Amino acid sequence: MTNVAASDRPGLRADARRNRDRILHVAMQHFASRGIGASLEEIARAAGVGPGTLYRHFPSREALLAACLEDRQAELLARADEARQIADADVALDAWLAALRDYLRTFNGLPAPVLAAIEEQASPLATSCQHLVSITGELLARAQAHGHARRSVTAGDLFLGALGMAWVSDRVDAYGTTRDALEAVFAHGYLDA
Amino acid sequence: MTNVAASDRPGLRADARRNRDRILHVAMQHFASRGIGASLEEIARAAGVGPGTLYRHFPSREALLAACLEDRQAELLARADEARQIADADVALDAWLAALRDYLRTFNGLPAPVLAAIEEQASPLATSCQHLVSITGELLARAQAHGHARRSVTAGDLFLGALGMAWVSDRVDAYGTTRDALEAVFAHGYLDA
DNA sequence: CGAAATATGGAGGCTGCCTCCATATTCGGT
DNA sequence: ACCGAATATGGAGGCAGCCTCCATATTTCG
Repeated sequence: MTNVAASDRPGLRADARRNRDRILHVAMQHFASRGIGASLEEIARAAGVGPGTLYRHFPSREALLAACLEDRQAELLARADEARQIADADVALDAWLAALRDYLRTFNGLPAPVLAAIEEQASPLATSCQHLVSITGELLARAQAHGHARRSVTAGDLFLGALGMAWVSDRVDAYGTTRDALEAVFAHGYLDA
Repeated sequence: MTNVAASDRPGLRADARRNRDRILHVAMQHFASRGIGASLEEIARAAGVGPGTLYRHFPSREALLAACLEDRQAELLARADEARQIADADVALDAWLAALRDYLRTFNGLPAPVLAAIEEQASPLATSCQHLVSITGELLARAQAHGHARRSVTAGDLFLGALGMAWVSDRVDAYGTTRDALEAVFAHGYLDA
């Protein structure tokens, strides 16, 4: 994978680069273990850095989050390309949605900022988010033209649906079901044709 | 509607009842306008009451929320009964899901605590939440037996799906779609039969 | 009316967010 | 190898929200 550790970052002083990397490294751990709500102060502390330093490098939680997700996003885009290679349009769409789900599961609670991102163009997640919607639209269009996707469905519907399912999917056990079952419902509906 | 203002509350001193009502009243306004994350301190202040008093009456945000939702829950249960009266099992299920959606839209962000409720049996929302799942199961079973609901779907699937759609539905506009379209996708899937 | 029971509110401890700036570190030119 | 300019640091401090505790106030009832 690409080197998220931005060790290759020009125009940054050596100490700055070092600190940035340490923050990023610690942040990934914390986001992974405590979800996207992890305390930024605690991350700074664990990285052996003052809060000011953290905020200098990453002005907002979203910025830090986006940086932490860079690798995963690259991976996701790679899987988008793989999906594009698949001949069967339906299978391709499925592959993409599966990739999207995996991505959204990177950190607990990730669906929320992604959902919010599109509204605020300021967010560092926003452009990537728009990109994800457009990929969804692309593969959906193909599945509508050459596969079995419904014509009435839009990219927004599909993306939002995927977000909703991802958001909910942490609790599938408590509700006596499984991720797969839930996804199947979303794919085929709860009603017969 | 039933009197959520618990003015009829035995064993409470007159001033206590008065304060409880004021808190509840203000809380409903604040939750409605700012979502379920509204500041409890601010609610207390607006109710002309100290924070301690608020916490004495409602030990947690969830407790306050649950109290604020009492009326809406009664309404929801009434609509469940209406749904049960409907002869067509599919239509009945639809009516119930529509009622559920309306309920979940009472306050911005309500889906989150409802989703969480089932895990923590301590939550004041938990029992009501279980009840909602069981109603969903009941109407789903009927639609499976006498209507066109898929046999493979479970009550948990349906409830979680509804939660996910409700959670996401605030942003439908930003994603260039509509609540109805999204719900249709959930009902029928994005794939053709 | 007064004592016992009950309720109050606000001070205060805690955590998290974020900003600012005196001080420390690095860098590039000599 | 050194020094001044440019850059980065960290931690103090201001703010807001959560929640608890208890000296004081209000109500109730005999």
